[in-house]
Amino acid sequence: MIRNNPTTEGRKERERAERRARILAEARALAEAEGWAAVTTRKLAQRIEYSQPVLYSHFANMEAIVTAVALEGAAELTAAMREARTGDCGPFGDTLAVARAYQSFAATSPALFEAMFTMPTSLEFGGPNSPQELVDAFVVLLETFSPMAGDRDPETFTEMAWSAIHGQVVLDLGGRLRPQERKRRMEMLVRALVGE
Amino acid sequence: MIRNNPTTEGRKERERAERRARILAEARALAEAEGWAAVTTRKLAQRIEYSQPVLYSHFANMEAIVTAVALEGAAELTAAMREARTGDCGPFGDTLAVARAYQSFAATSPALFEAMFTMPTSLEFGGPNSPQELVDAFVVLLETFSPMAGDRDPETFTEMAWSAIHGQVVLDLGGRLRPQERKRRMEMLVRALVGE
DNA sequence: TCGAATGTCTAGCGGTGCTAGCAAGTTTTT
DNA sequence: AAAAACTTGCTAGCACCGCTAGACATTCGA
Repeated sequence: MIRNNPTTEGRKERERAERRARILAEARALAEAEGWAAVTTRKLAQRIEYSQPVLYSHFANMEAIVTAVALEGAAELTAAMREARTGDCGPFGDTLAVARAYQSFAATSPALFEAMFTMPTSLEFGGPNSPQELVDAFVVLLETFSPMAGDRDPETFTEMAWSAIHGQVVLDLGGRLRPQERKRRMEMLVRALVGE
Repeated sequence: MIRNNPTTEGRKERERAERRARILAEARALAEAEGWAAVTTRKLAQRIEYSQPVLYSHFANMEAIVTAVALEGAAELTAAMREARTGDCGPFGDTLAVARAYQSFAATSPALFEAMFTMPTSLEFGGPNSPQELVDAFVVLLETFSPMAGDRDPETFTEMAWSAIHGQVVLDLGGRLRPQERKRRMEMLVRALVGE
């Protein structure tokens, strides 16, 4: 028989899910505290109080763990942007608010941001089997930026605006831009995007 | 005595410099062919036909090798942008030309681009002991973008424009943007930067 | 000619991601 | 209730990584 005991089945499944979540939580905490290079299978196993091979019963490999963390990050970024875009600040105000939310997300959770955009992952963007978290994130961007597109194609405009904001956040986070100009620089960008 | 034989000294020094250059060339070729993860000290040693410890007589560690390759990349990117900006296309034409040069540099030498912007290196941007290659690169950007700044601060505008272009190139390279819109998207950005 | 300095190599340390194979526990079948 | 089958987690170990100590040969200066 393939079927397990139905009374204990639910608990087992739940415990497995909890353990999976703990793996991700520890990976994320460790990455945020000491950088992704410090996130090793041995340390992770020690933190969840299981042996190394247990990790591989939840994830195919280390990259899959980073990918899962990145998806959590995408969901949180989406939520942060949704909250920032109140809707009653006008298109310009909304755009700036979302840009700032993006900026402060990267500043508060750099490891999460890194997992999403610079670590090697198996994330598929834009394709038909793109995960829901990524689709949702782009939808928020699309809803926010489209009103500013004017006669430009909304989707292309959104990609353009998003990547411009992203570039500024990324270079700033990497110490490539003057930190003291951070605020003015982002305002200047948003102004340019909406056409004065 | 500290001084070596002056007749052989020149040759030795030259041979050392050549070997150093070979290390960088092989690192770069390997990274471009199989990605930076495939660039290991063992493979590198094998390629230059010396043992591993020889690498450490030229570079403090692996990161220093990546850093050196990144500096080569910066010099080449600077040259490419200089060549693109002919100067007789007007400010808008120059800006677009430089943006396209940046774009095609990343597309043709992704590993070089990665070394410069996403690999962990000991590069110092903007500081007083920032290497000449990086200063030169920013100078070209400054010269190109300043004419479009109008009444905006030239330096802040340059950082803003550069990072916007950079962001688009980075997300495109990572498969986060629709490839078929690449050209239109970059034109749309440059138009927005110069204000219509 | 002989000691010193230099250059290079072999071997190895402690770490990495990942997996084979075993042992214990649990569930299903007889 | 006993046996068989399956599940679960562990120990141990593989091949690789960056990096270095110490031995060896060669070259150099006196």
